[in-house]
Amino acid sequence: MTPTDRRKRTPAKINSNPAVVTDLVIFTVIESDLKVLLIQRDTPPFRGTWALPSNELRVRHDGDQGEDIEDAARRTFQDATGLSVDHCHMKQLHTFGRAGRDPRMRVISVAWYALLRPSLATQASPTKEGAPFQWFSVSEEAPWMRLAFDHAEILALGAERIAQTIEDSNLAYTLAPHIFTVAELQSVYEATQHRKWDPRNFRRRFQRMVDDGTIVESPGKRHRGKARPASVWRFAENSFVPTLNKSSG
Amino acid sequence: MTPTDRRKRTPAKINSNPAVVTDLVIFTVIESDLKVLLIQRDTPPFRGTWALPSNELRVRHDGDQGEDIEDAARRTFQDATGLSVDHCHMKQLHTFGRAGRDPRMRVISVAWYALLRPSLATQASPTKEGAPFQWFSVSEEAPWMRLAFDHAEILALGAERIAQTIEDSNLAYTLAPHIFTVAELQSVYEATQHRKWDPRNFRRRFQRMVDDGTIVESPGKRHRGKARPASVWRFAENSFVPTLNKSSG
DNA sequence: ACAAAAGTGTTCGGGTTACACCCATGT
DNA sequence: ACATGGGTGTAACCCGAACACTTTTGT
Repeated sequence: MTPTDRRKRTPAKINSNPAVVTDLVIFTVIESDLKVLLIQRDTPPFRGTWALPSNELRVRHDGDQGEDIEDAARRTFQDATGLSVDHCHMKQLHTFGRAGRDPRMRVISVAWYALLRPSLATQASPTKEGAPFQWFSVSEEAPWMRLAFDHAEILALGAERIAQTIEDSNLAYTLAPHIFTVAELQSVYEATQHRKWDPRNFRRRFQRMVDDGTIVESPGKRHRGKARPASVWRFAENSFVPTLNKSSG
Repeated sequence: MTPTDRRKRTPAKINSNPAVVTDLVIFTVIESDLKVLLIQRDTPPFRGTWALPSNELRVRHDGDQGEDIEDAARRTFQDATGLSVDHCHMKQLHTFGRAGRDPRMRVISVAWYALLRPSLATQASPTKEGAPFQWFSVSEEAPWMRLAFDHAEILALGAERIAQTIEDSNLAYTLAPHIFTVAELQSVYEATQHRKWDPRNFRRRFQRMVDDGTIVESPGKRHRGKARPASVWRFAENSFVPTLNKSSG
């Protein structure tokens, strides 16, 4: 904390502070495929290219100092999806601050990732009228090779992080339907972890979550085609985790 | 990225951007104890209290845009220790941006942790003449209950993160003497992980690092008091890892 | 001889991997 | 009967946890 003598070091110039934005990597799993929400830019620079949802941090220098950085992330989420951040897991990813990452001016981006249930994802739509948006497949690299700014780098880090997160937590519930079969949950793990699971090995992991009460069986069966019906399950509410947190999980 | 229309949203006001600083949690291990480098503030607010080393990000709005955020962290490290960041591991921790965390103005802090070999740590001294600094024990909570700003929170997160990092990587080499005994390396693990290791279990882990070439035996023996001499070891240079990186390890 | 620290082995439980076949249903 | 997807068991290996005694040296 050394802005003590800012006036001395930075020769009194209007706005010698950087802009601060929150960029969001909003993930969901649709049709066994990891998707990310992108919005098409309608202003330069990078007009017409796809970008992560983003907002500038609101700052006041009078009275209160504006919004917490977490609130800016929440707001960005709401602007991008039209949804409340409740029951959606969101966590800080990394802060990107390379000089020149925005050609217009100095911008520091605090990037977050969010995990959105598919049932909500299909309802998502930016609050800004007419903003073109789309869920892109993360594994088909085509579009995100050319994202605006350094967003491809941010997305890549998010995709890496989510794999680890799903591996060491129960957070898959944030990407699963409320009611699901074992195979459906397996496909969530496979999509987020960028790998295949053996069905027997996956069921052992699944069974552990049943044993410790994370997952409970749900009444009824799921019929698919002319095949044996599958049991259905749901996550126990008490296994849910705070929406926004900073722990290292 | 939406500073497109900043002028519309924030009623044209001088400096409506937040200040951005880099705060460093610089760790070392001295006498089997995890230490953190703190500097006593000589200006308000929190004049006289201990704080993490910090610097404001250098921003220009003409030509180049100033320094990368990583460079600001490096510079903060150099100012705080007088040392180059080479052979010292440094990684981004978290970005803290609560409104009001600095009473003077809106400040966003990008926090990093750094791991410094004890041999260098004892030579460390802020480049700023006469700045009071000290290595504080992290486990004796006394001082850091009253750190400036939210630095206690930052330090706590750093201490949590380092435990995990040492657990899943070879990064202990950044906190070990160049030449060390098994017991000495064990004490590095114990200090950083806030727990005790059984000597036999630790040696098994140690042996794995020997087997995969991370650690190699060093000629000679270490004599301590009237006891059996210990073999000495060193980390193989090729097990070193880039100084500054963003991967999730 | 004794004090001091170095060094050593085994058992158990749990997790991960790899791997191939039978079951229940609809048509 | 057959096609479809649901469901299952075992062996090998690695890892972490718990636990107590012998060895080598200096004095």
